Amino acid sequence: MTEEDRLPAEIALLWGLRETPRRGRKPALTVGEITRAAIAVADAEGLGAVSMARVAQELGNSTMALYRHVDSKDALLKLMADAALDDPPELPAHGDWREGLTVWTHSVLATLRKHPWYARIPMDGPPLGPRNLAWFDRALTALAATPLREDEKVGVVMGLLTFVHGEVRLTAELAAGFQENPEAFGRAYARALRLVVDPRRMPALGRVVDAGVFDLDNLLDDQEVDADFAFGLNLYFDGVAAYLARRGDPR
Amino acid sequence: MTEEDRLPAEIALLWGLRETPRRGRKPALTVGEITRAAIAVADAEGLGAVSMARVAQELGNSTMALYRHVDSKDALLKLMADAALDDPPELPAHGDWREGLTVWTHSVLATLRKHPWYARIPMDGPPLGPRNLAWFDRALTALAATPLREDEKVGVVMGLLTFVHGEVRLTAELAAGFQENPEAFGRAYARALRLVVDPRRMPALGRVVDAGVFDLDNLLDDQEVDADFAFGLNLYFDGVAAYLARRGDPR
DNA sequence: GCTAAAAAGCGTAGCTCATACGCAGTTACC
DNA sequence: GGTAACTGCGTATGAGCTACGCTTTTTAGC
Repeated sequence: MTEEDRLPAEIALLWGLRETPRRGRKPALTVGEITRAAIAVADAEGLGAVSMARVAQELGNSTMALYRHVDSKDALLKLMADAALDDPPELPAHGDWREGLTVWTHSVLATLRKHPWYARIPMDGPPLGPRNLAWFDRALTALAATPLREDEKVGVVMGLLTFVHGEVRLTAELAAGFQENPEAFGRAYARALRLVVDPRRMPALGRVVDAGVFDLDNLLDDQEVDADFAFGLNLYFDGVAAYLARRGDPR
Repeated sequence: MTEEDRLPAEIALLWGLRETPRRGRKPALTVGEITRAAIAVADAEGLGAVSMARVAQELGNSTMALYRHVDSKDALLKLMADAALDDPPELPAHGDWREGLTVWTHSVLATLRKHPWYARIPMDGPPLGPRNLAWFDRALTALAATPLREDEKVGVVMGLLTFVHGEVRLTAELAAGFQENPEAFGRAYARALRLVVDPRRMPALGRVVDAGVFDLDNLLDDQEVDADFAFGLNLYFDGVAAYLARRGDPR
């Protein structure tokens, strides 16, 4: 009858479209609660701490009770990957595409930074969850006034997403590594490089080391990381701008 | 005496610098063999199939024997992440930075495509393995003739790496998803989107769907993926070029 | 050669996980 | 009241990592 017939069960779950049971014991748990609890555990202790047992404990239920609402742990992870997103940001009313995408990108970054485990969830299909699609739509909106073809817009957004996801994954993992072994990120790194890098074999790297690029107390300094990201992001946007200019209509 | 005193045990292992034992039973296994066997398993059956038991079996040894050579599974993964790399490519002799980085990037991509599990290995510190540093050096070499500051070169290379890693991780995961559920990548995706996307709520996405961007038999078509990557990569390079031009010396 | 130290190989066992299965308790409809 | 549908949960299985300690092998030093 409704749309759910045509959609895989998993996606129906994402959209909250499964039919509500009319008989039987009332559920003490909902998919939403389970998902939220799992997200809370992941936020607090990392994705590694998310086990079915742990989530059930958080909810005061038994492990197996969860399986009545969620097919498997993988399915739970997918639900988390949609539920962890907030609503996408409003774009500046009269801004150009660059302004819009800048706002958008920093919102993505901020959201994912709140959930550092996000980028570790395997993405085994194109996006279908409501939040994911809403974000996708918003990015495309930023490019709407642009003379790009529709598939080019998709390409630009996908490239951007790839970049942001890569960035988040990298910094999240490095931050985790930093927590358990801070020395590796300080001057100890520069020292180790000086021991190990033979300037004859790796002259370019040798010059960088000599220039003192790595002689910081903490390579993961927040400002440093943000600045690096902004640098890369601007390169990408400049590239889009150049492409638009080449296309003849640099709006 | 030697350098190994100053380096963490793990890194010494990477560089093959641990002292060879003079007494005792001769090792039937070497770290290299273990690492290679683990890589072979990961290449053939994915990172999920790499367990200490599986690798030991591959080598005709018992599970626990591996622990004499490798501290933990995590340590083994780190060894794999260096050993899986080939030597970096020769750069075109008289090419400019863009040519050099293009060759470099496609080599990275080709290498990582041979080991799709690569991007799933957690990176918990800055690169220190010999191969990783060699690749790093090679990318910096491509930028050597450029007027960029040393830290800017590092920024450009890191941004590029982030992008490539993100790309490889995404396509590897999607390819895995495709294998177990091919329908989700064909026209079924466009169909599901049409059911779920309300054009009033997501107009930009609606236009993309209407334009037929997703009406392909396989969104993961190799040529399509490569073309998308090349598109994003060129955007990034254009950005670097624009930055150089702004700096006044567009070599 | 002999002995003892050093090092490798391995069996056992403990722990955590995901999850299949089946039963018991609960509720809405007939 | 009966029954079908549905939830919650206990048990059990199998896989995985790895601490620990015993056995086996090899070599340095006498």
